Amino acid sequence: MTDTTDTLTIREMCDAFDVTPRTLRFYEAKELLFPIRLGTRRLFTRADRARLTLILRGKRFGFSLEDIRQLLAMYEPDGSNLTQMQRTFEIARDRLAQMEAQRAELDVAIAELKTQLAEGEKMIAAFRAPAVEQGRP
Amino acid sequence: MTDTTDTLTIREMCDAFDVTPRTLRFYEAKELLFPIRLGTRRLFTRADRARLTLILRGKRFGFSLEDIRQLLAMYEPDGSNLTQMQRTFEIARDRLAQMEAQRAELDVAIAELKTQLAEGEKMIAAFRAPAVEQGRP
DNA sequence: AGCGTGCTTGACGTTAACGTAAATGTAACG
DNA sequence: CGTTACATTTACGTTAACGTCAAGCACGCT
Repeated sequence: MTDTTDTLTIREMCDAFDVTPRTLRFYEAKELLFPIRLGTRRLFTRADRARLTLILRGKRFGFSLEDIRQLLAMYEPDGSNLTQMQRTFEIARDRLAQMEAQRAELDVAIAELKTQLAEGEKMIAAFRAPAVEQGRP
Repeated sequence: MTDTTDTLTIREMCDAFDVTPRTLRFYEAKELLFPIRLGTRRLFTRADRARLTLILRGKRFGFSLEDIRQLLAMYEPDGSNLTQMQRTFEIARDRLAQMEAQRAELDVAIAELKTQLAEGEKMIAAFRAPAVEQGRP
């Protein structure tokens, strides 16, 4: 039977999540992960895998590791602390607002850049055309 | 008559563009600006103002200072070098592609985060409700 | 001369999220 | 027991775009 120890070595964990060992140790140092130790080696439990999933998702959302650490910390107490969960949502909503603002800025920048490019194309076309006033032999 | 020297001191330049002296010196060190010197002091010419305008615009577009330096450098030769201008547009188009990709990712992240929030609200509502199975006295 | 103000040049500090290298350990294989 | 193959800790390096002193000119005014 396949070794269903339910814990992964650092290498297995890295392969499973496509991160480097340095990253996992870093996350542990930052108190984002808490692998158990077998002697000196780390063993990542199911809980660690769940946390890492959340961490990577948080990163995609653009949260900083420190934000993520705080959010994860709030899920631990007992899972039913209303005010803490609401705080969690506050943070998430703030982040959402930031992201939407960022999107708005990005839209503006994209639009501007597009018009700049369009104007530029005209200039190039003008330069490339053998100068209207010269044609007509 | 107002002193129409047409050159600005570093302070005037800072006030005009809302940047710090450090920033202007930094840009000069990075060869993005080339103020003339009156003794030891810097004097920013009209050309510097034009360049700074472009620099700040570039930053809004998300270009790095190094990108901007290269772009600015290409405008200098004589202003009619076709291949260099095309290179400029290449860079701009690449950046545009990056920005649109970023926007797409942001859209996904926003959508995800929104659903997470929505689900979370449900959970909170569930917790807040005095447990359905308990009612009905 | 002395003072205040503004400008100058270094040069080190900052932040985030790891990368990278060095020295050491240890577990298993043959 | 020696080698191979990972693991571990420690600690300095990296990148971008400035911030933040520190020490010292340079000018005009009094």
